[in-house]
Amino acid sequence: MSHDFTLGTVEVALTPSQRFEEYLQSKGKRITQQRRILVGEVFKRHEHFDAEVLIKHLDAIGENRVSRPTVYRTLSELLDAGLLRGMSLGGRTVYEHDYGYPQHDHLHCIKCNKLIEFSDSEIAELRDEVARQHNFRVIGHRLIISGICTECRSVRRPTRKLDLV
Amino acid sequence: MSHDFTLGTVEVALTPSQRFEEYLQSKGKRITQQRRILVGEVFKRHEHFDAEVLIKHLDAIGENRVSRPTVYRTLSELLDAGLLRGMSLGGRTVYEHDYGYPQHDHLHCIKCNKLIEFSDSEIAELRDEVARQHNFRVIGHRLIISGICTECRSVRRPTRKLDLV
DNA sequence: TTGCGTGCAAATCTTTTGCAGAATG
DNA sequence: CATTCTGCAAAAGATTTGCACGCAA
Repeated sequence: MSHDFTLGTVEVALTPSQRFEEYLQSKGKRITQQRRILVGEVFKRHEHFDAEVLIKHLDAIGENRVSRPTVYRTLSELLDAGLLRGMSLGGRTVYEHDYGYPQHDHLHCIKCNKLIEFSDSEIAELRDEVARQHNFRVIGHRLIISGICTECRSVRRPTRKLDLV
Repeated sequence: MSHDFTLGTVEVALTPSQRFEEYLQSKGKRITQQRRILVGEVFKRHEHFDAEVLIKHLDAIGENRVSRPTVYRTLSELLDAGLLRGMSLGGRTVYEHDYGYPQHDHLHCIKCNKLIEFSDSEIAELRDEVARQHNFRVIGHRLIISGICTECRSVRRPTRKLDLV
């Protein structure tokens, strides 16, 4: 099971964990055991996930030192720290790596729920042009193309949970 | 205070209400008093709204014949009928007119939460091209450019005066 | 009359919060 | 040692569902 990553990476000086510790210190926050565990797990694999998936994963690997509230609290911090990006999808927040990963957008299969990444420089240009016309200061953008992926068009096995884009 | 709509409309043969009734009949569903009230209210003004806003509106106009569950159930039907489009934004679903309204995307101000519509034909072209490359069957897309709108940039937010020293 | 639809209450699901004790700097 | 953090339980916000009765066809 896997996404097809052809996007490469961006050169970064620090590992996500180091970057997070730097962020925490700059905010006068503490480097706790659970924060260390969470950054570590979150950056072990490049996948899209939500809080529930992460919590189940921790449970699966027998990690019981991090509670549900702490997972949520830490995900917020990872967002603030610029390590993760989040998108509201089907009623919950889906996260993905931001730090050390190039800007990209997604194709979302409404059958199997898979998120396929792609990168296209024209989008940012177009975005900036539109923003300029509206005198709008851009912070970022999110483009989700919804439809049906190759596999789901040939095979026959729908599942769904995420729906709204 | 209102949005600036320069997008025009699309010619349609039926009113939203008529289109909804047609949909209901095609599905063997019934045309009830509450469904009639809801399509009517929803299409009276072209605005972005969520379930809560709609419910409050019904309450404001003294309409007490539609319950909360029915509002949610009917919004789903309006989505299925192609009359509304929904987008997951900040934990809740925001709706907008789809029927009789041209395709467009949004600028989302993270300060005042306003959604500004814009239309750019290049986006659909770009979308189709990307989809082609991934052998993906497009159903639609959603592009949200987030940032800060003109008003929120110019208006000095009234903070505590003593801090302005 | 025959169900589909509705309202009500309660349940779900996701995320947040108050608080007392635990851990970090 | 002073705080920040965490876990627990409960709260909150959004949306959904079971069920008995009402209403459209």
